[in-house]
Amino acid sequence: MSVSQESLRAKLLAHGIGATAQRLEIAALVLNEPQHVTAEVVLSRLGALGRRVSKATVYNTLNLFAARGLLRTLAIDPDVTWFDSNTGPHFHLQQVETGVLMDLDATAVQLVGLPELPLGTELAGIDVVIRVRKRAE
Amino acid sequence: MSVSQESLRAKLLAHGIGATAQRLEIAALVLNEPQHVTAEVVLSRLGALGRRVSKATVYNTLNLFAARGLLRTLAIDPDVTWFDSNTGPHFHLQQVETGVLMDLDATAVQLVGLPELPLGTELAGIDVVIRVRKRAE
DNA sequence: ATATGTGCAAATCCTTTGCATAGAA
DNA sequence: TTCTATGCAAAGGATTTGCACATAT
Repeated sequence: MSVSQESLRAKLLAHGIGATAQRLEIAALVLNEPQHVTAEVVLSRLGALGRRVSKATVYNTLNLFAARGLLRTLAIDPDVTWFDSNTGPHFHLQQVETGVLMDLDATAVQLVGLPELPLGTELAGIDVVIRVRKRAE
Repeated sequence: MSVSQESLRAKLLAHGIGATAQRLEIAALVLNEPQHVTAEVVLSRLGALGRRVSKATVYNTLNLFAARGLLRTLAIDPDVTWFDSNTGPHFHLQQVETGVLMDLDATAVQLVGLPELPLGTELAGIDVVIRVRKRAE
């Protein structure tokens, strides 16, 4: 078993997630570097590697990772849920034609002039999406 | 025919939209004041008023209004498309427990430090969602 | 007339679920 | 064993589509 697989197993356990073969496969694909994936993408990458994991398990696993803080879900696209393995503070830039997402460092972009939050509420998060399109010539 | 219905008809025509009875009904519900609605909400309000408009027509109409700039679609909720009749520059605050949206004046909130856009692209829009939750005591 | 819009039901697409089997502790 | 996870197929829910009928110009 590779070192990276050992550390992934440790990471899952640290988040209260039992390390099964399928979860380690998915973790290896997704958690090793910051990226944006959909369930469909994970499924097809697994397939390309010859790993057979069911669609249900892919969804279960991604949702579990998200619930335990290993992934963030992004409601950016009306038809598909994006999972973001960069869990630090950052915003997104999206190419509207392709849907492709890029990260924007949250330390570079700042929001100024936020209003007071409604009474009895606290900040749960801030999502910023800059949408760009191919320039019309 | 009421004055407001006349001005709605003019507004539709000005956006290249033929003014049918159903479209005027929906326009009256949605365009007269800034608000956030889903297709389901529009459908049930029409029903409450005794106006029978099919689900397909509600979707067609809301999408048409959005395509012609009378509404903005919001990809904020993974399961449902919100239509926003405030088409001016503004951001949103969402109560995570209920999904309820509030407007934030974009002149009050400012984004500072936007990066350069990728070459050959132009800004299509900026979406900001401040998510708040009930404060844990 | 001729083009456009509407309504219904069926089709789609993403995601979740029920349940029997397989695997882990 | 005993609990938990997986896989399959079916179910679910929001949205779109095909097509016949109605409406508008």
